[in-house]
Amino acid sequence: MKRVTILDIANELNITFSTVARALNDHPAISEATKKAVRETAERLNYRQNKIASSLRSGRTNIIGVIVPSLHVSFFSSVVHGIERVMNENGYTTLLYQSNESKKHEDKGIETFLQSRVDGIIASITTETDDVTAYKEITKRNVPLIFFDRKPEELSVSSVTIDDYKGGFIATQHLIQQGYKKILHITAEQNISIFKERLRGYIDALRHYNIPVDEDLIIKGKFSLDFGKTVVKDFRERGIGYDGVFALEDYTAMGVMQQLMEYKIRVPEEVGVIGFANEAFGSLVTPQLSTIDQQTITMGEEAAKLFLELQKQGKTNTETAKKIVLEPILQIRASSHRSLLR
Amino acid sequence: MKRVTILDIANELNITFSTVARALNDHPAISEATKKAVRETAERLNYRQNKIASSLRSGRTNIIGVIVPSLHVSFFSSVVHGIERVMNENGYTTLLYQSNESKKHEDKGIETFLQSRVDGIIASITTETDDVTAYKEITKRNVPLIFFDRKPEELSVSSVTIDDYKGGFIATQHLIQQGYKKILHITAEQNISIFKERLRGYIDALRHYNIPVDEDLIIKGKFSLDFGKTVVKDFRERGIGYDGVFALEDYTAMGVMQQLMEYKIRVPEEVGVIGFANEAFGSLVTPQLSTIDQQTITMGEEAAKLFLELQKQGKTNTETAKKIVLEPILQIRASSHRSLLR
DNA sequence: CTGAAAGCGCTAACAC
DNA sequence: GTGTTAGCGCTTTCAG
Repeated sequence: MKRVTILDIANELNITFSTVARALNDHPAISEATKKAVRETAERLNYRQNKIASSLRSGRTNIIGVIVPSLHVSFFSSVVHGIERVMNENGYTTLLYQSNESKKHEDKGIETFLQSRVDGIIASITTETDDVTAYKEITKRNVPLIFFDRKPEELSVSSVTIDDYKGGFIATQHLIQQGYKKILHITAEQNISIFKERLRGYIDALRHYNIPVDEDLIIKGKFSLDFGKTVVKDFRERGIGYDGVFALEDYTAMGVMQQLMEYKIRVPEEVGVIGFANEAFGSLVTPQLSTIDQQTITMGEEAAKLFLELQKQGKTNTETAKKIVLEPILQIRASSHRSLLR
Repeated sequence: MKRVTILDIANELNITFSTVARALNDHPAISEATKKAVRETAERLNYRQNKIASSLRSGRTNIIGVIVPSLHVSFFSSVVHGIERVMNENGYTTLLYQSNESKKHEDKGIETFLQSRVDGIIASITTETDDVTAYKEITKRNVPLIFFDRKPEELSVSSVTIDDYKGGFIATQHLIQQGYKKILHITAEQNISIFKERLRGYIDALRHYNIPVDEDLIIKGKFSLDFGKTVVKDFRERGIGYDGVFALEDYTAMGVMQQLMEYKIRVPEEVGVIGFANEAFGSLVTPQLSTIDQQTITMGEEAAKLFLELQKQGKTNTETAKKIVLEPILQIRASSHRSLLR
């Protein structure tokens, strides 16, 4: 089956292919009559524009690349939803790449996007990302780059995050207000700013309520459901007591809950647990998991809008790094809701 | 910053750009010395191949488009993982499109992929997909098309599914063997073959164990967590008893469990529940949800391999629709495991 | 309002 | 082993 091009349409109508091109692109200098005729024959011949050719010539692909650690994590797939919504409305296609928390894959994703000449890249870095040369390459080529949630500290580009400090603060404050006195915080071993901010919020909340900060209650590790379990096991073995846990993200918090239940320790009666990110499973488990909502859809939409702005101004982000900070929302559920039980 | 092309490299080295092109593509007729020199200057000049130009000329994009209802559903994101694994290994990039269970979006996804001249499309249809003209357009253009899981009945193209009939059979059989006598089945109102197969498996399992098939126990609806809840509410209102529920997929099963718990009906003691698809949350909830595993990773890998096969043979799928059917795996968890309690 | 012509950056047949 | 040449199907000046 021969591919039909604008030349075929032109021949049908005895006009030139450039007129056809203009008609299809709704160029103002083409008469309605011609446009109509062109559109009709295009339809009849089952014409489909060749985006490749169009992109080669125009230099724009109308594709935006999004790099996320994993789409399994509902936080990321929700943000992607937000991005897609705005992008679709504005005639862009969104290309997704999963780095699987591997720097090697992340680099490959960036490389692929650069070669595919995407019009912009929106990313959230992996936990492995220690140097940012690959990302610098993006800005060097004047390709708009926007980070959301996890961003590297060294790079001055536009980003959308929530106020992670405040998130850490209100999560800890909530536990304190529920009467929990000795609160663990599980954080990441990596140097990712958002996790450090959550930790800072935790510390300041304790201080604010005159609770001594105990370094032994701050656990660093490779966060995951299993790590949450490990922490609970370790503390039992070492015979250290506690009555509250604030984990840097929900899967770790879930691991904590599971291991506590394994030990027949009641949540929230004996130990209160709160996570971070408002993962989809949190409202399905028993007890339901308290968490901090990150306004995922808004986050994605704002990231997309940030890109559109840069695009419109024809600016690259290096000049005007705009940082949008959203409000964290405390999502109180059963796992930390002791007061209701009394 | 000027983009560097193969011409720039050629000028640096005083050779022609076609030699450069061949060197970069590792063409056998180029001397190692030249290749080395080319690669080095390419590196030095920070050259990146323009895939757009390459695709326009060669007619291949090395991109495969994947259309799924939603990446929030871990079944789909797992299959995508499998697809990506095989595709990455074979030098393909995977483009993802979410239809959000909307035929309109699905059509737009197909259109976008066609215009982008992807080398193939792997899809799972929406619950709304009633006619398949859009998909027919794909095969008409000789673009390889492969379905996984949800496929339309009318179209004869390659596909990967599990044996849904058997899945329905063993799920029901399991409930029967656990001693449940009056088993509901929640199925879809839409005409999607895999769901009809699961229903057929349910019916045959009952017959096999000489349990009368009661039409009133087969509920059709728009499956979702909420629909699961609704079903439980309805049965209570109508005062109809039952002691087992087999839902067509896990979210619906979860809704059933939640509403049962709301009514203080114990699972699995009083009512046994089993879902389908082995969603990620199933092992996190209490009680853990029994389900049928669909070998998601394998399913994705097989779909990808099917594409590679078609590609290699230069065939379109219409001639040789190859249907791969995987084995469903019964995943027994607490929600249906009554025998352990005795 | 429409046509003519150039060229985006590469691949691939054909030379030598 | 390397050079020459002709496009892929569009967009986009420049003419008229």
